[in-house]
Amino acid sequence: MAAGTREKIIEAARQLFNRLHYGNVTTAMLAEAAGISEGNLWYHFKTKRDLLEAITEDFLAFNAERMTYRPDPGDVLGSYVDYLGVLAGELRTYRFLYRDQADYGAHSDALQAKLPYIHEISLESFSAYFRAMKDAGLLDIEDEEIPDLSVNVVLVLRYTLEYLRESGKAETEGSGAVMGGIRQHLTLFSHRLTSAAKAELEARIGALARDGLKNRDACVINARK
Amino acid sequence: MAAGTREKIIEAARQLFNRLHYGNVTTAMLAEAAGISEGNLWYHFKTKRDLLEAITEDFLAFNAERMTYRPDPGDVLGSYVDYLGVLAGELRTYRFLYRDQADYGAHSDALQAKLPYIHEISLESFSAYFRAMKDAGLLDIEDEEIPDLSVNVVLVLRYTLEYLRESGKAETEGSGAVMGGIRQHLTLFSHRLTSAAKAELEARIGALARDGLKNRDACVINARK
DNA sequence: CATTTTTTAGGGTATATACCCTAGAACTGC
DNA sequence: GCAGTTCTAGGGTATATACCCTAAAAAATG
Repeated sequence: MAAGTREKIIEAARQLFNRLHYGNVTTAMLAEAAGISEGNLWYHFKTKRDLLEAITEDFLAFNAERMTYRPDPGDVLGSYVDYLGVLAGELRTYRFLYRDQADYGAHSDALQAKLPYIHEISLESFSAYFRAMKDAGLLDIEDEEIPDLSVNVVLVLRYTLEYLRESGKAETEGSGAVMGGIRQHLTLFSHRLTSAAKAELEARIGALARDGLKNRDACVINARK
Repeated sequence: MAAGTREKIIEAARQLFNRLHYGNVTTAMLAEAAGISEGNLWYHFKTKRDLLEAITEDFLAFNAERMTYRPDPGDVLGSYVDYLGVLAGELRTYRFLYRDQADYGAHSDALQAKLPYIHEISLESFSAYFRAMKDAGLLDIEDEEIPDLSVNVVLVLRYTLEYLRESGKAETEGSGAVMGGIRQHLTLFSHRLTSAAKAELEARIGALARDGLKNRDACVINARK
């Protein structure tokens, strides 16, 4: 039952940090959102920083799982959409860790130091998928254009939520905002895909929208196996 | 001398808010950065919110000027690069106003309400420039692809700085980060430009890099004429 | 059933920070 | 030269917030 409380606190914290930004969330808000007393919050987490570190551990486990994904030459598009789903889920679930470094930086310089590496690996992954698509004859692109396309893809996927928020549009969980970003990113290269590849990718992304993004629990469990 | 002090405070505040985020900047820091006593800060601005409103006024004047820019059929590419320079300068100079709504929102719900409109107009402007390029035979694109290209352009221009920061790369003023974003955004559509148009645009952007982005003072002065 | 763990309510401390106040010096303008 | 404005140093208040503490109830465990 105590383990359940700890997980409840972590989940409530993650949602509040994402919605209100790390620095704007007080410990009183955290306790209230978790449905516990503030004293109990301190019982489970000695400091706000300890709580952040618990979320960071989950994030790094999720992230380590994503790092194992590779293009499948037998099903390049399917593996790409799998990767998209995981990445998009991560960007949604752990959004504040990417966004609020200026706020939590003093609490977690270790994570702050690790994020650049994570971004770098994401770029390399996208480049790998686009090369695989090219090698499979699905994508008409020059090799030297791939790094820029990868940067653009990361920018669109990562910042669609921030853009919607700045634009006063719906971007909360459940609003379809992340799927919108996935669809938006397609506009970066769909005109370079073969017609069949484009249709298949759109179908797979449609299925992703129906089945929901890979949730973090599935991946964390996978990572721990 | 008092007007000079007020401007000095505004400029120091703007830079600190951009660098450290609105919520992380204390009034003691502001006074120190402006080279004045804290009491003097309160002499010039009754509240932190008053200071934010002064910066917001400058931002809205700058922004009103940008809103007057239109594609010039006689020089579509030149007018486009002019517009890029102004927009990029604005995104650099007033970055925290776009980014830190969650922090200053309680202080300036008026600006928070206005930003969506500003983003909308930016999108429409880019669409207008791309239609003008198409009409001039410079850009090979379908009409229905223009809105998505505009969104992608805004995402790349607006978030390159955030991406560099999250990636641990240089993004401070003077680092060339904004010009990097301008170059990056070219990769979204340069392959659709005629060779001549691409060469001309790259030359104009090169000149922009050499001459520096339009600074906010020039535009505010223009706006006040 | 005894022990341990979890939880609560409510009072509290320490520190941070926005902002205030004052006497008087320095500066500006007429 | 005087009145008004700007500015300083340093002391201060009010509020916010992270975190502490405690007695005791409730729940879990062995």
